[in-house]
Amino acid sequence: MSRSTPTIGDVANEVGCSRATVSLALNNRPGVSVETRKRVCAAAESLGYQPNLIARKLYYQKTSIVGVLFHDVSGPFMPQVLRGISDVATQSSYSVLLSLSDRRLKRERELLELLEQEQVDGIILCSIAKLETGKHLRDLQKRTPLVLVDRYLNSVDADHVVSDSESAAHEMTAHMIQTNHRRVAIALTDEPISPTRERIDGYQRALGENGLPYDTDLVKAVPLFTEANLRRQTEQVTIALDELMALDDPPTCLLSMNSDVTLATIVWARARGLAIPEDLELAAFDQMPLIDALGVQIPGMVHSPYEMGAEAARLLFKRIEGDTDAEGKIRVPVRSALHIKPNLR
Amino acid sequence: MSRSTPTIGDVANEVGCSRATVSLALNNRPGVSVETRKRVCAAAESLGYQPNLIARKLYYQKTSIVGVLFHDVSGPFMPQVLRGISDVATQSSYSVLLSLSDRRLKRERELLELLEQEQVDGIILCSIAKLETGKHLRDLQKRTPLVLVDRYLNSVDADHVVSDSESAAHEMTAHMIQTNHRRVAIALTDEPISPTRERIDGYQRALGENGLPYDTDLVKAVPLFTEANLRRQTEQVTIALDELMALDDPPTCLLSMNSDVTLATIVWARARGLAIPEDLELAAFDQMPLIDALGVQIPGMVHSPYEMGAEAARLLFKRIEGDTDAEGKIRVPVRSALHIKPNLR
DNA sequence: ACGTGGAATAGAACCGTTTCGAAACTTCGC
DNA sequence: GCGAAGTTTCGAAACGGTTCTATTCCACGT
Repeated sequence: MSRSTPTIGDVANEVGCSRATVSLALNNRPGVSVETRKRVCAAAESLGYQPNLIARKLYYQKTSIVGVLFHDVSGPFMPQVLRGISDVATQSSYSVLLSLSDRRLKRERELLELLEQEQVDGIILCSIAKLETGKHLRDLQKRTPLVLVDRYLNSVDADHVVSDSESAAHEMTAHMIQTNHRRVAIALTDEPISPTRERIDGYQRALGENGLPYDTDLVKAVPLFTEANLRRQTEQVTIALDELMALDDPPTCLLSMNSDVTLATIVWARARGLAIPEDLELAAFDQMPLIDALGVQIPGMVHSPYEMGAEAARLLFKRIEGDTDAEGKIRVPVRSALHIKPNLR
Repeated sequence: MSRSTPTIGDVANEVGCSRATVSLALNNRPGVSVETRKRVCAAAESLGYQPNLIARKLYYQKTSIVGVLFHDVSGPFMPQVLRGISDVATQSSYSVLLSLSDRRLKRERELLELLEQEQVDGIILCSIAKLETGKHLRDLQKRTPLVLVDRYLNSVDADHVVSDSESAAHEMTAHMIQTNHRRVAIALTDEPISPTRERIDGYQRALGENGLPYDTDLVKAVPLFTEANLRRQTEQVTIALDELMALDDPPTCLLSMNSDVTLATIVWARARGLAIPEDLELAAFDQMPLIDALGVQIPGMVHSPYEMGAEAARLLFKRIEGDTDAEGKIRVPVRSALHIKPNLR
């Protein structure tokens, strides 16, 4: 007839003492005789007592849970971010409540509200904040410690951990110019998110430093790839690339936004009979580790998603502990892998 | 000096009624006059009241949280499983508490205990249970609804959702034999996990049906790839493949365990100057979607990880709701993509 | 006019834990 | 042998919600 799970009261009955004493004993607090402490521990053991964390959370007004919101965790990047977060959380005795918004704004809002109601101690938003009006985020920030990963908003002064996209774009562009390219095209998301803005900045800076003009014909907006619309999005990349090559003075070099666009470009080049890098040099803002193993490589920059996740978690925990001095705008450096020779066959 | 977050008591004070009435009103329970209900809602709104789910959980002895434990969420497979779980959980108003064990048994145990203490309503274990002695899992199962994904244990009669690996192996082997292969090699994990056992079973069945002998020289154990030891593991695959080809009667065909081994095999074949499929036909137990886009394809079987995650969650929620009749051993069919021609350049 | 029934509200208990203040018991010195 | 000081234990309150039961109040029928 034993109840589902024994409570601290059951242990107290067993030992013949009060619940207060049991609590003190099990938490190694002073003020309990060694004799009693032993009896309590023995009883707890024999009953298979497990503390109910929910009750504890209620009393302490602290859940030791972080809410983590992703659009999705596919691809080479996001799983690493998640691992970074998870590892640091585990080290710091936090649990991770994970939500996937699937890029749907409505769900995103609902999930954020739910996380708040779950009384999470803080929230990490990965690649979110696209359509969040800023106000929404600002309100949330007042109530809960918040760290953005991968993107930030100009309109909200929020903590964030991002790749140093400006430097990355600058380095790639400068490298291309140094290897005698004069017409460097760049493919960017059509969304006005922070990495996109930074990449344009870095690109422009490198052009300016080398006395080259900023030609908007060479800046192409391409869509973000979603599982549902792969075909249409590949199509749009194809169109953009065809337009680039149809220019009077076509580019000799393309900086690709992400691995989806890189793949689409390789496929497109094959279909058009163009050789990479002979006809068009290609470099990527993020390298594709999985492809590496195949021996297929593209020069580009490599990010540190694991570190970004870990840094985000570390920052969040500092904020939760009340540290208001910690630097809240973290830029994780991006490593160059521009020396790599593309190897497509 | 408003307190951090308003409670139901604050709302009650504002309206001038009891906390009981506020609770009834906000939860749309009968027994509250329309007049009062309106006043309560208005007060809750103006105070920015958000219910504290922790308190509710404590009373109901139900958290509406599922614990989900992965080794890791990288690669093409696990993220989809997670999405399936997450989507169904969201639909059913459950939250997901995610833990990553990083393939460390000690951490796995700790995390499981933590999940229990967090009072999760049920647990989904993905690819776990390798070294779990069975007893451990059997105990856990008594206390909490539990669903395994991707693997099961013969020694524990636990609910699980797995790919139909036996059929997959049978279909692949039979297909190879039908296309005139007589020496079909198979690379499998060295761990005695259920998909491995099933694959051997399916492989043997197909051989038997076609009157071919089961030659253990053709069955090669290769290690699971972990991020830390890629080089050594690739090396071991290389050795195993060299051994295969050094046989008096070498195989003309290899069934590859997973995408890591498939990649390693491709790299190995290149290094040895062997053409695929001319010198060695290659087929994979799981296709690599990411590589697809590159135009690099290998015939094989395609799994439904999203469906597996979704099924696991659906099953778990049924169990949580007390449904003991539901079928607990779910085999998700595997689709053939054996007609695909390998395209490696 | 008075009991009756129904609706609206209030009060108290409960969920499992921690902590505060008080009470009980021990030990010691004088 | 008794007060002081220290140790050990206990009861009660708190955390924020829900629900059960009791109470109040009003309208209605007889």
